Amino acid sequence: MKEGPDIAQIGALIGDPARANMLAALTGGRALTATELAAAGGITLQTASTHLSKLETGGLLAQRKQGRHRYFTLADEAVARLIESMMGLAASRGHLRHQPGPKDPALRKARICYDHLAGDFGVRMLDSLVALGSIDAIGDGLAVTAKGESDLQCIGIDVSSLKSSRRPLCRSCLDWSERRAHLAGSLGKALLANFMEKGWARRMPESRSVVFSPEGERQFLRLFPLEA
Amino acid sequence: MKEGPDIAQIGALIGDPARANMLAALTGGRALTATELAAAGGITLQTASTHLSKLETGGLLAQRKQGRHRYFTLADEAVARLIESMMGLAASRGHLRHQPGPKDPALRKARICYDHLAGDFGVRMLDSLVALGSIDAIGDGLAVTAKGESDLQCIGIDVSSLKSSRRPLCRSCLDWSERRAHLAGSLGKALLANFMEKGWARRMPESRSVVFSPEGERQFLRLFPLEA
DNA sequence: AGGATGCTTCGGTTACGATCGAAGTATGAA
DNA sequence: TTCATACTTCGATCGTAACCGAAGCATCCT
Repeated sequence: MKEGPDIAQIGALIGDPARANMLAALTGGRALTATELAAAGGITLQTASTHLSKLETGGLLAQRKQGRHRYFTLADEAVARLIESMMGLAASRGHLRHQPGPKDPALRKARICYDHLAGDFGVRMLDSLVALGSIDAIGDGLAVTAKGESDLQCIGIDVSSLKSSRRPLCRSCLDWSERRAHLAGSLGKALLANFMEKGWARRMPESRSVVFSPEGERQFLRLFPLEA
Repeated sequence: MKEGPDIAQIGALIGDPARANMLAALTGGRALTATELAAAGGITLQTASTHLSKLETGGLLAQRKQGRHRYFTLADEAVARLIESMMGLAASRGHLRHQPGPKDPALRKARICYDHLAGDFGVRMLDSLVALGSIDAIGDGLAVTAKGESDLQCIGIDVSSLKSSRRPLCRSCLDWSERRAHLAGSLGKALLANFMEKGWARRMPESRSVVFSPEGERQFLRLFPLEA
């Protein structure tokens, strides 16, 4: 009966609340130090250290030393996707750590998901790109159309250069707050980076939420209308 | 820092070896009794009973009573996908329960993945359908073409009736042995069912492997050539 | 009715791992 | 060099949950 890979090891790694909180914090995409992750997990530095080494030997985390700091990130996008999909499942089963509170709205509106935009704004952007004919949606799959390629060029994104990377250009990622898909992949990353370069949006420290400037929000809503 | 859904609960449920083995056994798609699952988990019936009730209240399993038996299945396809994607991640990180042994080949060649065909044959079938122009592949997404709809009709599969179901017609599912995609969704299920009806293939008891009859294998290879 | 099978609940044991205090190592700053 | 910061390792405690034996229900068969 012992066939195939052992999912229990990975499950157990994610199954500890402290570790789960650290992983969730890393879904924010930035590299975090052991001390920051200890705070995220609500534990002391010593305990966090042992957790982090377990996560790393388990292949879920990558680290790089920089001076006397040690920065941790999720090992790769596959891990990020797993975490997000578990969040989706957990949300649909009602496993919530807290009731939806007054602090939530900012997070539901726009937040970081590993390296791209999620939340209401993320979902709206993808819907709009599909409605505008910039992206073809077939089943779960997404592909940039010829029209989309030129549209994106106008915004300042060179799709052809993104294509050369090994990472998939488009990916749909299920949103746990909206329960609908938003845009991931290298294009999703490039779009968010583009917004931040232009000063339309910026990340809040210590949180996954992304806030748009009044002007940035106007431009965003103009660029991605709800009904094409 | 406590934002979003709690992945630790789900992780912990999957993180116990006995429970993980039971879940993996259910990836085979058939409904299993508590006694069978106890054997799959390598534990006594009493212990299995408590595990199963935890898995059920956690939303990962569904059960239905039938006489004095209690049949368990994975709660829905989302759970099946999560388990499979964890297997993929575990395989890529080298978390194996055993070295690839002589008993493996049958499993790698053709096996059940929830309700559709996986393994070498599953991957080949999807590749072939794409090469033949029966299925369009865009990114991760799959869609049946007009040509595909008539091709499948010839085999004895009515695509239009499948479309009416709420479940997605095509889905790509990552194979942990091949590390490539095979066909899931209602079409994937229908195709496997079709092969079994025709007597081309049958499931082995107590295992996830699917064996083709000599004639069935000939027909399968003819129907799904490698290079179109 | 009596007996067998499938499963659950209870009680008590046991083992594993999460936790932190304290001490040890590495890197940078003064 | 000396001190401070960032982190790891050691050692010991403690809680939780996995586990099984035994007993209790429920369902089916004869």
